Amino acid sequence: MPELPEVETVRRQLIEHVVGKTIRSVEVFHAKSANQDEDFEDALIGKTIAGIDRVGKLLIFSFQKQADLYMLAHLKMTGQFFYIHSQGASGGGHTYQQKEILTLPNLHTRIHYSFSDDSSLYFNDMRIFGYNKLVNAQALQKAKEPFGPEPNSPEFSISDCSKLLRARKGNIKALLLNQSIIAGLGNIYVDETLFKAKVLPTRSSDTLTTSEAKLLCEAMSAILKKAIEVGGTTFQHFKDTGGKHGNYRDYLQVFGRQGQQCTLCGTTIQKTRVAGRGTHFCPNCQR
DNA sequence: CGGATTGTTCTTCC
DNA sequence: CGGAAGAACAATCC
Repeated sequence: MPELPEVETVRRQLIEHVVGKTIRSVEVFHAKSANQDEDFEDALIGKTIAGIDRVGKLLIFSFQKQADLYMLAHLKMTGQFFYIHSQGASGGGHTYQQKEILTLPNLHTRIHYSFSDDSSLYFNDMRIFGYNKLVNAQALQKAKEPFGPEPNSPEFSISDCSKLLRARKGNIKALLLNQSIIAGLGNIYVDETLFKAKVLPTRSSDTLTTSEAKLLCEAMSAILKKAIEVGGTTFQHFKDTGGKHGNYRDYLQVFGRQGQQCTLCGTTIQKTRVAGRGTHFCPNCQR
């Protein structure tokens, strides 16, 4: 369940490992994970990765001297990128302790990218909802269009965020999950944000006071920032490009804590269903 | 075996 | 059109 902090963690590691590298070969093990049409491999061979951007939970690869070629990568629920240094390399550089437990490619490997320096990038995706998809500049623009502003982006102030929330109807949880309103939150961080702001997930957003809405926006910014700092949250599937889990799970206040005591007031954390999703909250702290 | 899990999109209905 | 609710996608866990 990668959300903004997990995707950002992966993006930063990919930049470190694969930007500037030239693709020597591509193997697609599962047709649904890449473009449906044939020439995915051909289009990528010989290309050098120029940069990796992110919009919400969507990763965007660009290539040197290719103004009309981009690769969109969405992890959806179980997508993972794993990077493996060249086999023969020894000496300098840190070794990955996970190397022993990570055998690649494996059952869930959908795509293997091999670089000219003998290193490899693997796209694993157990449930095959995610994808690596080549698009042209026009399709890239179209793919970016539906996304709303991102928390913590300089041009999205707390007061703009607050106004945006209060202008809408419907329960606040559904609103925060909607990527076209604000981009990046998923089920985990929505529940954590609502707890921190002391707002019930079922509250209709037009009933939020200005101070509640501002508190909500500040809470989401702080939580996302902290989560990026500690490498994201691993609840079930998330792993970074070295196979390591994220450490924000140690900070979770409500997600997955149903039946346990609220860290603030001791009330039992409840789990219900809101906006079609498992929803965790403290019935005492959140109003 | 049934049900729950989740990010996103799509459909249906009001 | 906005919003709610459910389905679909896929595989795995309990």
